[in-house]
Amino acid sequence: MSVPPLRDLARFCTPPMLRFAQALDTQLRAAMERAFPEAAAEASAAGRPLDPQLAPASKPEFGDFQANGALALAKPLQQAPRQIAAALLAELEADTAFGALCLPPQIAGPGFLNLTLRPEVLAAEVQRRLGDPRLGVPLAVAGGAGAAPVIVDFSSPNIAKEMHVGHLRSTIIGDAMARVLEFRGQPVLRLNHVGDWGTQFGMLITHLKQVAPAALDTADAVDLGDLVAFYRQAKQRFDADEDFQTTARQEVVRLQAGDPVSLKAWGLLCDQSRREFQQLYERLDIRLNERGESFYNPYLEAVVADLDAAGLLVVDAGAKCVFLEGMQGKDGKPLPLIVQKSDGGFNYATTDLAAIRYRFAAPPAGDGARWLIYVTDAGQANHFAGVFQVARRAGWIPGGARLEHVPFGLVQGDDGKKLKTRSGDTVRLKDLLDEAVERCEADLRRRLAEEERQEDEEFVRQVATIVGLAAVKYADLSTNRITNYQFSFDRMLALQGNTAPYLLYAVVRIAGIARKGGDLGGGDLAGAQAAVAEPQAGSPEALQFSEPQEWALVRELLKLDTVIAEVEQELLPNRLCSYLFELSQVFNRFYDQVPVLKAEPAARRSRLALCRLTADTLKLGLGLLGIATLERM
RNA sequence: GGGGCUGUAGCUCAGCCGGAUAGAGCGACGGUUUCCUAAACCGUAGGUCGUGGGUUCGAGUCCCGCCAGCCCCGCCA
Repeated sequence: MSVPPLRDLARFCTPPMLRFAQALDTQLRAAMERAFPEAAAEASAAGRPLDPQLAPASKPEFGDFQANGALALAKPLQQAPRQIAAALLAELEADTAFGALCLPPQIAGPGFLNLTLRPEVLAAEVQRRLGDPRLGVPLAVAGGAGAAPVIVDFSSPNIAKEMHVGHLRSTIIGDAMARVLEFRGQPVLRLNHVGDWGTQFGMLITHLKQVAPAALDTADAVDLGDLVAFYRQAKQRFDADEDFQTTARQEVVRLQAGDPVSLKAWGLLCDQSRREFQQLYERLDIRLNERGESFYNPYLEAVVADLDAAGLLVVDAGAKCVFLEGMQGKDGKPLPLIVQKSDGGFNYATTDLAAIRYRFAAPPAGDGARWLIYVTDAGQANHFAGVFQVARRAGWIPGGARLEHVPFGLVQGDDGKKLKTRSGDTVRLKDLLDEAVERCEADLRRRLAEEERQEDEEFVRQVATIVGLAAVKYADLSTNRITNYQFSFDRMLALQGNTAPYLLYAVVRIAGIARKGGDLGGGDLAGAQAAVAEPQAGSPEALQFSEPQEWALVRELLKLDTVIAEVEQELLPNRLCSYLFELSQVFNRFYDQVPVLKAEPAARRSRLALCRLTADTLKLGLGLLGIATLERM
């Protein structure tokens, strides 16, 4: 039961498990004030009220929560920590509300106060969640229709290039974050900031004019593969040939100025790429609004003018720049952020600034966002730090708004270097997904043969597709995004360990119980809504648990709300993955050691309820990661 | 030269306002199947948390120095 910092409690709208934490925190604070009135008054006067330091228990045997506050009080109070804990305990035992929530606390170790929620409280909470399609996860306070949107800027491939593994991380992480925010009821604007406007177009158009002019005024004259080849050639010429460089730069300026011939060529190139990207997004089940760099073209001049008006603009070596505070480049000189090149062209810094300005600006001249999330690789950290600083100094970030870069590490191969194909090329995303699905299919066919199972082709194809894509997504999401991540088909497709197949198998096992006659009471989120009124604790209809594996599963299930709150707060999808993995492990232990279908009626009903809540929780959690589940595999 | 990120078991990784004996998975070794899919479960071995200081009742976690790896640093994005 992860408890976020207490100062953040309010923003979570007191979800069930956090509701317990908040109640306990209040009760503990009151107990501290009663036990040590002088110290409490003193601390309050100093602006630092006594803190019981309520935290999730570090181990199951310590209960559900622990209060560490007694240790910190030892010095100021000149008392032994255990003695302080005992005084607190005496006050808590006099509190009937506390007694209704918790069993008698234990003093342990140097002075920890261990708190265990009453079994009937936990069982009642399970019952409530069975009747709640949101499984106890509340809607955000600040969300709802009409609220200022959260913008998640992710994926962002470049036109005339193919999507590769680098885009995979941004796409998958961004989508997962957007799904979590949406589930919390936040209005989310998913923006695909495609690279459709830079120097690359100058290069490409200039090159195509010379070698394949048809591509510039006829739709589908070349396919994306050709385009990629042309792009590569153009890049080579750009790097090697100064004349070409100059012509290309002039071409960019023409395009950005709205020259019709350049614009038409540009439009054709974009359409070509767009269709290709869309296929991948559909395959990955990702919804995205394209709003490329070109969208901000009309605002670029205003950005520069605004910066000038704010007194931030400096012309240096012909380029218009803003010098960054607290950052220096080589030779110890101040580091400039160039917003207009000496040839008059704008660059990505200008576009990014225009985007920030537009996204925070009030509608209809902007998005009126209150929170901007950029999901890009960690290599751009400096760039965003600079751009954010300039946006702040220009006054474009409203008070209370959040603006953050959500960086992620490189995708590496087995050698620890940036992932490449054997021939040294960048790995195309399409090929990578194909291989994952193919490997899954081969694996499944081998298994079917071994077990002498008969399944039709449709089944094999569907399972391989879902498991393969799930494995790729899950592998990416399950490591802390900031670290580089080592891509390995063998590891991500492994059937055991922290992998998608392991989690999917847990769902399949529960579906198996349902097939073999277990009435899960609807078994899905929609069915949960039809659940009957909550029975009173102690009544014959109430859920009853006796086995340790049942209680372990109950406690794990009830963590969902705090985990989601944490993922939203920290923007770390891997926390959700860890949780779902642990839940699967706890469930598998339960499944292994506790009979469900063969249990006595009362126990059977309670265990089936746990199975249903487990399946619903796994499906919900995996759904937030963009991963579909199966009934059989 | 400046900045950023990373360094935890043989390998891949977790580690949530600083809290009790540092956790998983893989791999290794050993065990479990009249029973809901054994794609599972149980057990054993394996760590001076890069390193040296500091703060603290308490440091993998916070601060400073150092070492190693990766990334970024004026007209590419």
